[in-house]
Amino acid sequence: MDEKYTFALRKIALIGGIDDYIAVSSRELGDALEMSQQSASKRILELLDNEYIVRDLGARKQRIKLTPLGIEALKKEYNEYKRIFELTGHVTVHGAVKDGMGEGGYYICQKGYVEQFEKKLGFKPFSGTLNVAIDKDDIGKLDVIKGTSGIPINGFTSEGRSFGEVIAYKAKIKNLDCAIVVPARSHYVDIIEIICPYHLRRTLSLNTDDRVDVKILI
Amino acid sequence: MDEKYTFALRKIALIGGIDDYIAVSSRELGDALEMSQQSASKRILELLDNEYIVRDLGARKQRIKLTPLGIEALKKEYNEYKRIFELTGHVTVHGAVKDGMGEGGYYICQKGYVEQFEKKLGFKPFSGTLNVAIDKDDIGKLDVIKGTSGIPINGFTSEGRSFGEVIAYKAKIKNLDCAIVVPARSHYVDIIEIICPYHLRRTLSLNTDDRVDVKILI
DNA sequence: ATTACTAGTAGACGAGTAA
DNA sequence: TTTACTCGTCTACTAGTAA
Repeated sequence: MDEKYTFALRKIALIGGIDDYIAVSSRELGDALEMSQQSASKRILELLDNEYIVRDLGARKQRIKLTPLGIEALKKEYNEYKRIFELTGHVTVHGAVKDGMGEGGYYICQKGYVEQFEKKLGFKPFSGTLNVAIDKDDIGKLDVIKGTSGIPINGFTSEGRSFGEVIAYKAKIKNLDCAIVVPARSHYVDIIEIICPYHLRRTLSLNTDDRVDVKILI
Repeated sequence: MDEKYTFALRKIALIGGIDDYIAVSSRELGDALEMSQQSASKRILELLDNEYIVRDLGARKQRIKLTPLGIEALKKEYNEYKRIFELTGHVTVHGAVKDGMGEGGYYICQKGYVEQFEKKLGFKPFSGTLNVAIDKDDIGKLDVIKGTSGIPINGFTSEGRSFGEVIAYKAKIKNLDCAIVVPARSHYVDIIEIICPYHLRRTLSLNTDDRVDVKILI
C-alpha cells in the first residue's frame, strides 16, 4: 500500500518536486511511473488525499510539490538504504584458496604499487598474494561496491611497462587485517588477490582449495 | 512491477540478507512486508525467478540471500535517493519578511554565539536578524533536514542566563550568502532568523511582508 | 512447525470519454 | 491540449488446505 506512494513521490522528487512546485502533467507522470495517464491522475489524487503532495491546479497544467510529510516518507526509505549500504560497513564474499600463478605477487611487489599501499593502507604487504576464487554467486558483489567505495591505487609506468590502476579494499580474513586488490577496469573478476603484512597461507594454515570468507569493508 | 521487488529486496537486505544467507520463513517475510504468508511465499518464488535472490531450502527453514543482481537493483534506488537528498544540495523555503521583536537580534549578538558564527560560518553577522515567516506548506521542511545536516552552535551560560543550542544552516537569499538559525530543540519553527554580514533589509531593499525565497544549503 | 498449491475475491489498471 | 470520471478486465491478494 505504501510503496506505491513512495515510488511516485521518489519520481516526483527526482524531477524537482521536492524543492518547489513543478509543472507535471498526469501523462508525463504516467510515463515516469510506467503507467497510463489515467492511473497517474488517480495516483496524484491519492497522494493529495494522503497529504504527501500539494497541488496548484492551473489553467493549462497542474503544478505539484511534496509536502514535508511526503519528504519525510522518502527520507524514511532513504535511511533504510543508508542502513543497508553504509551502516553495515562490510560485505562478505566467499571463495576458495587457489594457487597463485606468481603473476599477482609480481605486480604487487612493484615499487609504484608498494609505496601507495604503505601510504593508503597503512601497511607494507608481504611479498606475495593469497589468491581466492570467488564463488559464482558472489562474483558481481565487487562490481556493485566498486562504484561507491574502495581505495584507488594509481597506475604507473616502470621500465617501459605500464601498470594499470587497481582498487584496494580494506578487508578482514579470519579477523586478520588485510586488503583485496582488483583491477579498476574490468567488471568480471573471479579471482581476487589478497595482500597482508603477513604470510597469510602460513599464518592461517591455509591450503589450496580451503574455503575462506573475506569480509570487505566499505 | 519493479517496485514490488525492490520493496521486498530492501526488507530482506535490512534483516541481513545482503551479506550472507539468512533464515527467513515466508511468514516472517510476510510480516515484514505486511502481507500474508502465502503472498510472501509467492513473492519469494518471483524473486528467485528473476534471479534477485538465491535460496537454500533446508529441511526446517529456508535460507535466502540477495544475488549481485538483487543488490544492484537496490543500489539503483539508493542512488536515486542520493540524487534527491545529496546532489540537490539545497532546499528552498518560501516566506514573508516580518518585523523582528528584537529578541532574535539580542540572542544573536551574544558573544558566546558570535564567536562560533565567526569560526563555523566564516563571517561576523550584522547585529540584527531578518525574520522570515515560513509559508505553512514549508514549515516542516526544516524538521526533515534537521536530522541530517546543519552546523551545531553550542549553548552556553552567560551572566546567570542560559542560551540554548541552535543549528545554523548556510543559505542564500537572492544570491547573497547568509545563514539561518533555528533552535536545536523544537520541531515547530514558523519564523526563522537570518544572519548575514550585511544589513539584509537595506541591502536588498526589503520591507515588511515582502515575499522572499531562502535557499538552504544542506 | 514449514512451503506452496488452488480457488475465490477485492482492487488496481487502462480504454473510452466528458468537461 | 488538459484532468478525471465510469466501467470492464485482469492481476494480485488472501483463505483454505495439502504435503
